[in-house]
Formats: sequence, C-alpha cells, structure tokens
Amino acid sequence: MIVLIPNFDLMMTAGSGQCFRMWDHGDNTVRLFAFHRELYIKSLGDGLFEFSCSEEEFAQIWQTYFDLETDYQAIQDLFKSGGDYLQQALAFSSGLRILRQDAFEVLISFIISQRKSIPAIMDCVNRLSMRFGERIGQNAYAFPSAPALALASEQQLKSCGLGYRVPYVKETSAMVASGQIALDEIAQLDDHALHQSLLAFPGVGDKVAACTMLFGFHRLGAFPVDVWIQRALEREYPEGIPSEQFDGFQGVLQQHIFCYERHLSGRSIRPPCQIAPPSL
DNA sequence: GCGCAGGTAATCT
DNA sequence: AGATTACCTGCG
Repeated sequence: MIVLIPNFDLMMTAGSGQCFRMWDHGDNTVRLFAFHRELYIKSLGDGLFEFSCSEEEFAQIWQTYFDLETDYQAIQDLFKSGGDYLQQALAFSSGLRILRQDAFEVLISFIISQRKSIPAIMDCVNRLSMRFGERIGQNAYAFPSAPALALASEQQLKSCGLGYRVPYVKETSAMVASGQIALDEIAQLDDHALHQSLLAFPGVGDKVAACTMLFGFHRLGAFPVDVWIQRALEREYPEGIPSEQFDGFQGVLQQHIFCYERHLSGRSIRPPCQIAPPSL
C-alpha cells in the first residue's frame, strides 16, 4: 500500500540510533522487524511511502510504531527560539520521529549498547533474536521474550557477543519474566518514578534508563546524555541548556542533536546495510 | 598492538 | 558526593 506521510524522513529515523533492527535494504527501501512482524518500506519521494503490508496492518501496527499521529512540526516549532545551533540541527534532521518500540526490546538493547558501536549492537541483538526469538519469516526472527532470555545459559548468551553484559541481560530478563518488575505496570508511573524503577535493573544506569523511557515508553521528556550529547552540550551550551524552554520534549531535541552531531563528525546517519546472517 | 565504542558498578578519596 | 577504574568484544 502507498501512503502520504508529510514531514517524515524514513532514513533519518532508521539511522538515528534509537532502534537496532532496521536496515538500509537499498533502492530507498528499509527492512525492519518489530512486534513479531517483518516490514519493508520504500520511500518514493514527495512524502509518499510504500509499505509492504495491508491497510489494516498499517493502521493497526505501523501508524502507531512510527508515531505518525503526533504532530512533529508543532514540536519542532517549540525549538525555534533555541538559537542558531539548534536551527541547524533541526534543519538537518527534520522529519525524524521517535518510534514507539517494545519496552522490553529497548531495555535489553540499550543494556547491550554500553561501550559498543551501533553496528556491534545490531550484531548482538540480531544474534539474540536468531537464537532465542520466534521465527517470523524467511531469515527473520522476532526479538526474544523475557522468559526466553531468562532461561538462556550464560554460555549461549556469551556466544552472542554480550561479553560482561551477560549477567545484566539474564538477570534483567528474569526480573521481567517473573513479574518482579512488570513493564506494563511501571508504564503507569510518572517520569521520575519510572526512571527510578528502571534503575533497579542490573546494568541500567541513568543513560540506559533515559533511553528506555524515551524509546520504549515514549516519554518525550527523557533526555539521555551520551558522549555525543555531552560534547555538544559542553561546546554549544557551556552555561547549560535552557531545558525548561523545551519542557516535555527534550528527548526529541536530543535525537535531533544526536543525528546532527554524528553528521558533523562524518559518521553515517543512514542505517547499516543488511549484514550477513550472523554465525551461530 | 593499542585505543576506543551511545556506560555501569564497584571501589576508592 | 564526586572521581577513578575494570570490564567483553570487535574494529580501525
């Protein structure tokens, strides 16, 4: 099916580091896995996109996943008074959206992300999915469930390249699987309480908690500070960023700055090409 | 071979 | 409280 989606940059969103299961498939097409489904999207230009699914599935799953019902133009307008640097960042990364991903997948993925490059994270997540996730198609696997990861042996997890994060992933999955911390329950909490709850998971500090809030719980006010953001803040806002001005949407701001900073440093903002199936 | 990659937790002062 | 350091693994 073909849809008109104004103000949506598919490649920018796919390469923005918020998700690890979306690849540049060539020919302006992106391939992704989410919510036990496989999807291809082709950008046709002029705001037109071709989705490899039915209209029902689009309305039911993907419209929400890509947060297409939120007015991002209105959010961007909030940042208009943010100075030249911000305007340049926005101009570069306009069309970016905050995906509504599965909270458990985000939690585990960002625990893995520490001290890893984006391609390395994608490798790990992909290996975990191939080994412990449900098969959803030709060479396509869903992200594993919490019980599946909780039951995995340390050796199996280690062979997916997790390194010292193995106990973090295993214990966090066990806590979710047992209901000790139920993700659907803490989803009801306010931002501060949710952040505190997430810190109780091993391997989760302020940064991973903020990423989980922003990408897994769609808390647009969460503001993850990684090395890129920190460098940008020190350089552009030595007196501190006037974050009250952007209250409630600092997370969107963070994504724009992140994309722009990586662009300035010469890093790709495009999603990596589909890699060869990881060896098991 | 060495340093670093979207950090965290343990161990200092 | 704030600063320092080890940590798996893969890649340049």
